[in-house]
Amino acid sequence: MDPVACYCANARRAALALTAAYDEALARHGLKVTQFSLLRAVERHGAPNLTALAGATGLDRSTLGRNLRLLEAQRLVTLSPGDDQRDRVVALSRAGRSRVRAAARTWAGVQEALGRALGEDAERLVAITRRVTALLPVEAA
Amino acid sequence: MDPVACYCANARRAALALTAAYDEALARHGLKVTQFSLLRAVERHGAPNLTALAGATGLDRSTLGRNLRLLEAQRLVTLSPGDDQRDRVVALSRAGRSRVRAAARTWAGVQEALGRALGEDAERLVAITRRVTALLPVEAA
DNA sequence: TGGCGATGCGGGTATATGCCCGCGATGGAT
DNA sequence: ATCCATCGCGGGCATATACCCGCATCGCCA
Repeated sequence: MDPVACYCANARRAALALTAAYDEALARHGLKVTQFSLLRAVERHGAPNLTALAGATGLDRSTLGRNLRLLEAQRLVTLSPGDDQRDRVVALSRAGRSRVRAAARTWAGVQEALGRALGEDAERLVAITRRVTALLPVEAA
Repeated sequence: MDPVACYCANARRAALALTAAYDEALARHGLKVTQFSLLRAVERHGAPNLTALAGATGLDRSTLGRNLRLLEAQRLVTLSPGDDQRDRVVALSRAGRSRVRAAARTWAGVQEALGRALGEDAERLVAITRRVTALLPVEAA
């Protein structure tokens, strides 16, 4: 049926499909799923600086910086200088927190629907993608 | 451990990690894994036109057009007008075919290493990502 | 056969992503 | 106290991705 079971191509395509689905649902909150995820990451880690947050999210530091500036323009996060003048400390604004709370309800609905549709594969999806993520940076080292 | 088992965020991160790994391996062929996958898709489908290829790959048509123009600049594919003057028919050039053949050996090495590292999860990864991909466009309809 | 809806595509705009380079701030070694 | 290696970051460049709009072409139908 398929001579090309490329792990990467399949993962990319599934990620794009999931992204489109979540994006559509989150659109009424003015957020894309990438932005929602980033806001959640900031909420969880309250990043001391961009490099640390980059490590936590697996994103490139410069990517992170640009994405955060878009959220800053929406007044959802603040980027302030830290004690170390080199750092930029990231934090959710009040508006950011309430936006995340509102969007999280929509997000949970999508999660739930997908979880029902996928059954046991839902947990497997999370387990395997995490395993892949954890495995690969090690390969590079 | 993790209050946020977002299917999308996990899938995106795994896809990025996989992309980085394949990209690094394919770099010596002057290809990114997205380009390699696209060349393979053209080879498989011998696309009648961009819209059909977009449907086959799950990519947006305009994305596909731009990506193909980069490959055209490398003389790896040709974009020629079809009988229907609206169509742009895509085909691999001779250089494209040989580039794909060479890169495919490197690709197979990465596949094999990942398959060994992941064990049974490798097949599950493919099965589940395909299921997700197949499921989601239907949700939208 | 003339016209209009449908189709295929490119380009504009916006976001996401990563690499590399250079600049400025730090901090430890001398 | 000075100086250099290190660290954190922004910006430039390239690619990937998607949406929308407008243009050209087609095909069908009256």
